[in-house]
Amino acid sequence: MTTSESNINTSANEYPFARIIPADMIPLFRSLSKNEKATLARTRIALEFKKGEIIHKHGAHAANVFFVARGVVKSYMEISNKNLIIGIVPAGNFFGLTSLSVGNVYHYGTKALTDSTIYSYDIGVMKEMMRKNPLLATEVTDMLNAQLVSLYDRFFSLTQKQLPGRMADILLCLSREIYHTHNFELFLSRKDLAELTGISTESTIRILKDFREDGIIDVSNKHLQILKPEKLEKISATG
Amino acid sequence: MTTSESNINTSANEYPFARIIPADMIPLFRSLSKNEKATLARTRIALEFKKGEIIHKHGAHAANVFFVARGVVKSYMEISNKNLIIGIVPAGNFFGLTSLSVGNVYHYGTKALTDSTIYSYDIGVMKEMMRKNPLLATEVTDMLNAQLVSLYDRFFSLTQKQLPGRMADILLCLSREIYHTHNFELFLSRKDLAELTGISTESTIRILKDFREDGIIDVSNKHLQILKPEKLEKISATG
DNA sequence: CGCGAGCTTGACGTTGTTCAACTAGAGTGG
DNA sequence: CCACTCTAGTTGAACAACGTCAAGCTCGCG
Repeated sequence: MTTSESNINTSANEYPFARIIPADMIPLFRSLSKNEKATLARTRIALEFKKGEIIHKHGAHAANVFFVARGVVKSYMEISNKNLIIGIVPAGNFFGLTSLSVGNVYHYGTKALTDSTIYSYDIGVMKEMMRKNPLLATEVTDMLNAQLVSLYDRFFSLTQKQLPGRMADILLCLSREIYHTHNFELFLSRKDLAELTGISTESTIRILKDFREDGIIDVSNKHLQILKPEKLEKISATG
Repeated sequence: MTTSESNINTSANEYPFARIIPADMIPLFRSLSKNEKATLARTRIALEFKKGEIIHKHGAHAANVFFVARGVVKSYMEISNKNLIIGIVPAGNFFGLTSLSVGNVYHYGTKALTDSTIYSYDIGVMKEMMRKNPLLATEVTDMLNAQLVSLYDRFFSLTQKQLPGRMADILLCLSREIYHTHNFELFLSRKDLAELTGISTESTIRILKDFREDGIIDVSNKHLQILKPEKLEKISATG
C-alpha cells in the first residue's frame, strides 16, 4: 500500500505530530515534586478533537490551560467576518496561557487543524504551583516571552511588508519552525494561509501561483515543497 | 508668566508623567525582602534621557531590564526604512522584559518620546530574584500576559481594519490607557502616529483631517481633543 | 453519477501609498 | 534682529497594490 515516495520514510511517523506525547514527559513539569505531579495528574483531562472542532471559544470563561499532546491546533480571532490566525500550535506546546493572568476570559478561540489529543489543566492548580515553584513560573515566563518575540516579528511582517514578503515569511516559518523540512503536506487550507498572512484567499492563491511559476516552490493541492529557500529569503527581506 | 489657559491646571503636574516615581515605590518589587531590596538598590542605575534619545538599540546585547520612572518611551522596530512602533510605555511601566528569556539580544529598539528618567536593572539579578521569589515571577508573568493580550488586539486592528478604524483604535487607546482623559497634548508626531497604526504619514494626516471635519475630534498642532468618542467607537467597530 | 466544498481565474473598483511641491515654525549664525 | 535652514506638517494628483465579485473548475465522497 505504500507509494514509492513513502519508502523514503519507512518508519511509522509518516505523518508528523501523530504520536501522542505522554503526560509525564512534558518538559515544563519536570521540576515538580512527586506530590505535585500526582496533583497535576489527578486534575488533568485528556480530550480528543477531530479536525475542525472548536477547543474553546473566544470570550468563553477561561478555566483551563491546554497542552497539545498530538496534532496541530490554531488560535484565531473572529470578529464580524474578519478572521485572523494568531498562532499555529503543534504537538508539544501549551496554549491558553494568557488566561493565567488577564481577566478570566479567553482572548482568542482555538480550533483543531488535525485530529488532536489535548491535555486540559485546571487554571487554579497551575497558578498555585507557579506560586510555590519559581522554576515553573520562570519557565512559563520563558514560554510567554518566546510567544511575544515571535509575535513582534509577525507583527512587523504583516504590517510593513507587501503580500509576497508576507507569504515568503509564513512559508519559511512553517518549514523551519513547524515541519523542520522543505517538503511537507500542508494541514492548512488556502483560507487558513490567507488568515495567517492577512491576505484575501484569492490573493493567497495568486501569490502561490507566482511562486510556482518562478520555480521557487512546488505546490499541488496540499503538498508543498520549497525549491529555492534563498529566493524566499530575498523576497522576505525586500518586503 | 502663566497663560490664561494654564490657570485651569494650577498644580505642578501640568504635564503628565513628569513626576519621578521613587525606586522604592515600584509595585512589582513590594514582595521582596529587605535584603533583596538592598541588592536591587545597589545594582540599580538611574539614567536621564532627552526627548528623541535612544535608550537601547534593536539587536544590542541585552544586559538590562528597564523601568520608566518619568516620561514616556516607545519601543519600535526599524528594518530597511520601514518603521513600526511596537508599544508606548508611559511612566510606571517596565520594558525590555523579553530579554529575561529569549536569547541575549533586544528584539526591538527603545527611544524616549519625552525627557525621561529610566531605572536600569541588571538582568542577572532579576533572574536570580525570580528564581527565589515565585510571587515576583508570577507578577512578571502577569505583565507579559497583559502585553500579549493587548498586542493581539492591535494585531487584529492593524491587519484587519481599514485606515479610519485603525486610527480610531489608536486614539481611543491613547485616551483610555495613557492619558485617561479626552483632552490632551500629544507627545507623538504625525510620523509616530503613522508608525503606530501602520499607515503612511500623509494618510495619517488626511484621516485626522477627516475626523476633524466630521466634528469627531479637535486637533491643532499637538493638541488633541476627542469630541465624539461614541463615533470613534463605531468607526473602530465597522473597521 | 452528481453534489458540494475548496480552489482557481479574470475583470473591475477601491484603498492607500508615493511623489512632488508647498507652508509654517523653530532654531542658528551672522 | 534678520535672513537661512531644517524639520514637521500639509495638500493634490498619479499610480500601484489588493480586495471584491462573479464565474467556473476539480476532486473527493456519497
